Order: sequence, then C-alpha cells, then structure tokens
Amino acid sequence: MAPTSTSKISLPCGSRRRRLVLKPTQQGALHALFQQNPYPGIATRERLARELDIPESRIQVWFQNQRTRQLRQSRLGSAKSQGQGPTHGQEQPPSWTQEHFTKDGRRKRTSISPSQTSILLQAFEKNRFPSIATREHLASLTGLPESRIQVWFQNRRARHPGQSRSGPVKDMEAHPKPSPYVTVPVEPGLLARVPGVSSFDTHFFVPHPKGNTSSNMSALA
DNA sequence: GCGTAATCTAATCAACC
DNA sequence: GGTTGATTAGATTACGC
Repeated sequence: MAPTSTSKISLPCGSRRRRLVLKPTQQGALHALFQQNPYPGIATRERLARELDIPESRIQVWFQNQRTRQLRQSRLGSAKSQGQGPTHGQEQPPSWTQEHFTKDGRRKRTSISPSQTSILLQAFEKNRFPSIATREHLASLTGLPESRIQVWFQNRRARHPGQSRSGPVKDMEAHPKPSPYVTVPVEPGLLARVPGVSSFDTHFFVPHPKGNTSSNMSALA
C-alpha cells in the first residue's frame, strides 16, 4: 500500500508509551499461561502483573497481540495446507474460542464521578488523542488509572465522532480505505490552559478526513 | 529491517441508573 | 432501555534490538 505523503507525520517523542521489553522469564510465563487460557480475566491478569512485575494493562495488550499472532499463524498454516499436503496435528487450530475461557471475570466497571468526567471532557475537547504524558497527567488529576483513561477516550471518540457538525459522515467514499490517522500541528499555547493537556501534545492526532481535518482545528479557536 | 509493543477503530457485551 | 465502561478482532504504527 503506497503511503500517501500526508498520511503520517511522526509525532513528537512522548506521544506513545515507552515500549516495554519483556525479559525471557516474563515471556516464558506469559506464553505458559497463554497455552492454558488465551483470555485471562482481570484476576489472572492482576496476579500475573504482581508476579511478573508488569503493569496489568501491558499484560492485557500482550494477550491481545498474542491472540492475533496465534490466529494469523494458524490461518497461514491452514492456507498452506490447502495447497500443500495436510500437516498433521502439531498446529493448534484456533479451537480456543472465547466461549471456553470467559469464566474468569471482567474488570469491575469503573465508576467515573461527574467531576472526573468533567476533567476528561475538557481534555477531550482540546485533544481527542492524548499522548501518554497527557493520559498520565489526567490520571493523576482524576485519580483514575491511566489505562481506564485510555479506554475512556476510545469510547468517547467512538460515540462522539467529531463535533461532527451537522451533516452525516459522507464524503471520502471516494477513498474506500483512507489512512487511519493524520497528525495536525497545533500551537502549544492553545493547550496550556487545559488541565491535563501537556506540552507534549503539540500535534493533534486525528482520524483521517472522516469529517474534515481542518474543521477539527477550527474547533480549537 | 524485523519482531512486536502500542495504538487505533468498530462491534459487542454488560453494569448501572 | 439508554448510557457508558470493558473487551474483543483486526489493522496499523513505530520503537528496540
């Protein structure tokens, strides 16, 4: 896929969490548990977090990525075996579907107070894609875990697409598969007033013109 | 460069009012 | 039943080695 020239501008450092490098022992433990249950619930994830000294949110992400890897491999394997001779056993087809593993419960629903919501809303209005630094700042302001703030922003973006002016999302059908994000430079000063918006956020990381990128900017004014 | 952690969307489940 | 937090698959980005 040819990347369009405007599809991606690299963000200032600090926009993403620093990448975690797992130790071999941690990798081993995660793999072992994955064999038993690729869908660990919150209790298991928290126990692992304590035992391996890895944040629970990183364990959740590891399992997400690992399921993807596993599925991709098994599909690759079965695609090969269609053209080639069948490969007996060894390769576990994804027989581990979710139903078998949902016993271990979900995280308890986090209740977010009106005052916490108000802080998050203010930050959201200024930046729908907060950096890790901003999320952590918001976490300290609200007392909520950073991972819950990340989820809050995800849900919020999904349910409140843009201030999406009046019209329905319509254009861009000309480009069926737009690049998922573009970044838009923003004056740091505009953000300084907002609690929870750090100086890292000198770019707005916005979805590719579902609406209009420039109108997103005008929302700041 | 590769492998993979991090992030995203969209869809869905489920707790709480 | 509506709202909204939690989880999922899948696609993509970008960083550490």
